Amino acid sequence: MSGERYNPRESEPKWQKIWDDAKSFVTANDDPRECYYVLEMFPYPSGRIHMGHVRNYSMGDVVARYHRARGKNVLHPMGWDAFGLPAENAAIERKTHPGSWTYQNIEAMKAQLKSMGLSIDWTREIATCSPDYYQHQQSMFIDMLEAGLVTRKSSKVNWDPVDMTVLANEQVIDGKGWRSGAPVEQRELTQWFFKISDFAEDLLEALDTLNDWPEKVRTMQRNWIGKSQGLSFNFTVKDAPQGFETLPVFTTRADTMRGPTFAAIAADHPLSKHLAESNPAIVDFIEACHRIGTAQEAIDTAEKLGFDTGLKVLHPADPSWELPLYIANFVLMDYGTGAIIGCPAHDQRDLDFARKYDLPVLDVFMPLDSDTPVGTEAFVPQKTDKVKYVRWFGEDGAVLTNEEAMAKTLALFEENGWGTAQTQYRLRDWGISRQRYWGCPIPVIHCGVCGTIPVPKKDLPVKLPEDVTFDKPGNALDHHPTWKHVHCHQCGGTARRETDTMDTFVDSSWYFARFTAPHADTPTVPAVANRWLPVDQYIGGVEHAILHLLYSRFFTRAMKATGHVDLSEPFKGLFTQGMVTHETYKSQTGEWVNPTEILIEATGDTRTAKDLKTGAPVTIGSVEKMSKSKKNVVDPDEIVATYGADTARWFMLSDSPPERDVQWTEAGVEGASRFQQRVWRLVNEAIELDQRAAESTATDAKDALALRRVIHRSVDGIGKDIEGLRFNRAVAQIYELTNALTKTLQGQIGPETRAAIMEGAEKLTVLLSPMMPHLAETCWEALGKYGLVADANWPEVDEAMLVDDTVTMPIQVNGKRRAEITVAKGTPAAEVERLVLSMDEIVRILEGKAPKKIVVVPDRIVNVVV
RNA sequence: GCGGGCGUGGUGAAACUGGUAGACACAAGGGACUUAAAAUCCCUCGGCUAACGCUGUACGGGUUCGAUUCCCGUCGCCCGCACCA
Repeated sequence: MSGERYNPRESEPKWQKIWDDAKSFVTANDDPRECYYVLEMFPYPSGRIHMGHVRNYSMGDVVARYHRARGKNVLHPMGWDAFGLPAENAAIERKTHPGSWTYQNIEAMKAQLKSMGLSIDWTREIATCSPDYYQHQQSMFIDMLEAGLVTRKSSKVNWDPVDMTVLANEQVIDGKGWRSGAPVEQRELTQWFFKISDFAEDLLEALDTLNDWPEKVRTMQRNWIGKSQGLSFNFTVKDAPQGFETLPVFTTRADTMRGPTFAAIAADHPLSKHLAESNPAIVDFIEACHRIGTAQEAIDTAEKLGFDTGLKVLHPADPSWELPLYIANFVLMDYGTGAIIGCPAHDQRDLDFARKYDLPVLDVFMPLDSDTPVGTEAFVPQKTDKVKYVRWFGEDGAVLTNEEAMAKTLALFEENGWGTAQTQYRLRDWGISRQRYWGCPIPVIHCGVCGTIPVPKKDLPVKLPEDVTFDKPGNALDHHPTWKHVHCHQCGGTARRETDTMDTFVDSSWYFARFTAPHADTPTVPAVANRWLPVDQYIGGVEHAILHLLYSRFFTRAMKATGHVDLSEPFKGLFTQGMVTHETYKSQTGEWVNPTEILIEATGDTRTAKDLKTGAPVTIGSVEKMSKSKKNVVDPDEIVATYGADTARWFMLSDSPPERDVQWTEAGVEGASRFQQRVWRLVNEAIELDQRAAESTATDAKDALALRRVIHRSVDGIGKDIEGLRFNRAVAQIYELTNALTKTLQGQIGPETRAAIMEGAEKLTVLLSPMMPHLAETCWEALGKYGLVADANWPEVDEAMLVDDTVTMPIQVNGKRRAEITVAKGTPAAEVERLVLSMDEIVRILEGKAPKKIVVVPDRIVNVVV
């Protein structure tokens, strides 16, 4: 038996079928045991899984299988983020329906995931493009609309004039549509919004409670929400056009309120638009501002431009103080009120602007050691640095920090009714309207008499029509001949369906809740959802740090407000795993070459590569994230076919810490595959040994005890490492245990050691099972154990095996290790000191000198200072 | 510019709350077995040195009996955000 190699190609499908037939991973909601919910971010059904998925799902599966072995009722579901643009693009290219393309992809990817041997409850599978799913989303949309959490308003969007659709910010590259390449226009469109900004403060504050989230993600969300505190006041506009007598402004720099020399408004400010109506020069200027676009580089290098409106505004604290009012290209309508007060001395943008238009620059404060006025560089110190105030609403020459001065000025303004303290957030409402077919229809109708009203719940779902064509650019839903024409359910008159669909981020904002009762005829079964949620461990890529995770946090709050769940935070633990990278290769002609087309040769420290077919030399390039364009991708199917799923999983978990990028190497996979065979051999040798008569009857209690100590330390350590998601360390400890067992097998073996080896082989099998589940089942079977290792309990740790009665302490002389001493555990410091000073080595090193001091940390270390 | 993180052998990395730096793995080199290859097993493997030793965790300081770990400064890399008033 031991002569046979382990064959994953035979073994893996066999166990997958056995797990399926035994319903090993089907989770019952009424199971009374402690619940544990582990979830990996569900994939977009692009058609094929990639190594990033393999890594992500391997990690989640280890967590799921571990907690199952720990006796918990584990929920580990999988589904498909199935709406979205690529399906429509595929439909255009292949003349198919987005739905059939999507469902085919789902089937293909599901088969791939199944070949990985994941412990997933497939009875809970959901696809967001199915009416079974999105009807509930529509129903919740209506609840939220009625609860005042949804609003419809006009807003500026990125409009692609060729594809005739709104683009998300991340789909605009260098000011051009990512697909059409056409320059993106800013358009004003009426859109549906979730009022996420109503929750800004709560979303910000609650971040402090998410202790099991990476600090990095919490910081990113904090920045995104962008809370700032400052002063809100009104300018009085002199000789103002009707309706524009006051101009609201927000500033975070109340302390500079005696240093402004101009005021400015955004090009899109209502006042700018009003003025443009009677002034063609302003129209031209506003258009010029729009042309700069949204591209980062353009913004960085754009010159500060302004247009003097000729209007004057009056300083709130001193009506006799007039400031010129400009329209300026660097003022954003989206932030604050779209109007600013310009204090050039202490803001670089304001200074650039002032220098260009020859506006005065008034220093408000100066460094403590200088009286030089501001030149071309604004003086912007840390807000906690002390500076000398020379021009402000306080004592002249006062030395204080910006923070202190701001607080004082704010108080003064409030006292005199010149303005009020205000908190501002950068977070804007979440616009969810998309002019797209392949998304969840927004369940409202527009009636000329009754207005914009929700579809009655009894008429849900508002289904997407099947008979659509994509021969025209734009929204196929809108082009459909009949779909949008309806009768108003209230007045019976003619009405029009909303043809916009929802942003796909809505779909992924609650799927984790749907998994808890995926077949219910309500969006959730609150009692069930409340029992499972929050997700104990959520695992996915850091690229979702803001959008998906922030939207989900909001949506959970909105679901709470509408009675669908009774909690605010959806994910208790979050883990963001690193990317999978690979070396890149380039041919002599500069083309990227796939790793499967080359041969690597290594001698000493130098590695060279050549083309497998032609033998031509190939340049080894940098290590990059796997991407099709650089051809440095490895196909999971090929890996599973060649080495088996267990090898792929094992390699993905070993070596690199999970939050860091991991480099896929052929040598590494070979190593993982060798280890698989080693374990199989080891287990078989242990079985053979067990069946033979003992070679020696001599007592071997000491060896057996040493091995059992290693076994139990491994059980303890590996469990802790898995709980802490330190998979690379868990893997290292499994190697250590394997090495210890191999070593013991090679020595003289008496009856007690033989028993210890059998104990080790069995425990190793269980410890290995979350990571290499198929191999573990095969070993379990060979060991003659009852049932499936998937149902086996995690081994108990014998605490007595963790403590050793002796301890080896290093002995340092002046901080350098010179010797070591083995003493009984808990030997008092004085006793250790006596023993150390009598040691020959120490006496020799001391050369008769008397030690100045001896530090003894019991059971740890000795340091002799001379 | 603002915020966050990181820097340890040829490589990926370990090192618990300040206590033997380099666990574990990969690569490499040497050897055993073999007609040969594969597979497997054994040995070496931070640098310098013939050796005793010395030195070494980006660099320079500091605190400490003792620093990869704590503090200050410098350099380098990565990530996120950004005309946010």
